[in-house]
Amino acid sequence: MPELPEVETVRRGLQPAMEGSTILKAEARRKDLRFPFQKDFIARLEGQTVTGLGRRAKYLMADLGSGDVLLMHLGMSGSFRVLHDSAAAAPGRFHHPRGEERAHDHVVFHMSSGASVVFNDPRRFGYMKVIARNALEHEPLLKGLGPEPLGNEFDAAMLARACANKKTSLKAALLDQRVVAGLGNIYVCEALYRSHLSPRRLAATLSTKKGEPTDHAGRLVTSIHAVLNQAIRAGGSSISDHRQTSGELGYFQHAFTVYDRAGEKCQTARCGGVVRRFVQNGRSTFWCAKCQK
DNA sequence: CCGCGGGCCTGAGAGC
DNA sequence: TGCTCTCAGGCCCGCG
Repeated sequence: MPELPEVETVRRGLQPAMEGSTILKAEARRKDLRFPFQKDFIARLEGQTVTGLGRRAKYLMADLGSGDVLLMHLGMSGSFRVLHDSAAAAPGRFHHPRGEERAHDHVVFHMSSGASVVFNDPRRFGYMKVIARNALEHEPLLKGLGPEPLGNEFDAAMLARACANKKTSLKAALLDQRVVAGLGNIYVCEALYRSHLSPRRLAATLSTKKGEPTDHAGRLVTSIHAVLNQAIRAGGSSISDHRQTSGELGYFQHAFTVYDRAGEKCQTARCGGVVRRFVQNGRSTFWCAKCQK
């Protein structure tokens, strides 16, 4: 579910509740999510102050005073809720805020700020892992991640270079986190549409001729920047699971041009095409065959 | 090494 | 109402 804009929305929502605050108590309500929790998972969290909350690709990373980093991934259906309950901060008492527990509330952090941070994940494709900050570069989950699409290193030249030796479609290349890290099915479809590039095009045919109409890579980078920034401003896309940490829905789904819009008219002026769906590498691709080449 | 398909889970929605 | 089938913002793993 959550792609970069959703994860960034969650990060911004968690920041005031977690940054500068101490984890008084951590609860893991089952023994595993996607993977079993580490044996010392709880022990390495409790009593630690969160000194910063960052994001790398689709990972949230909480820096702890101990020198550890809490790595969190939302999988397909993960979400965080921040609940404020004065009773939660009362010494020795950590009853569930607002009384009601929802199904699939798997992890709870009781923060010294008085907030409870609750991780909910019906499908349990998400996971959490504590690793030492000085071992981050060796972490298998992060190793091999490509550049941040909103970072300075990500530009047309580097995208074209990363695609040059690929033997796959442009759609598959953009979903490959080694090429660029943070895009998922929705934003790849949307970015390809905006740049009028076919998802079927061979990735290796991406050219970058600055200032010319055939600057495919330049157009793509511009489209990726635009769609991600707009989606972040909208609080992400809520299709079924994604929520802002307040529980409020994101609303970028209303701005989709092709994703989940099969059968609808293409929105490009004077195109007259129709949005189609087909399956590519096991994932739905939505596009307009008339204006995406 | 690379690319692909299967599998991990639960729940929503369609069709019967 | 209920059953069966398909599909879903991701990504690890094993295979060829």
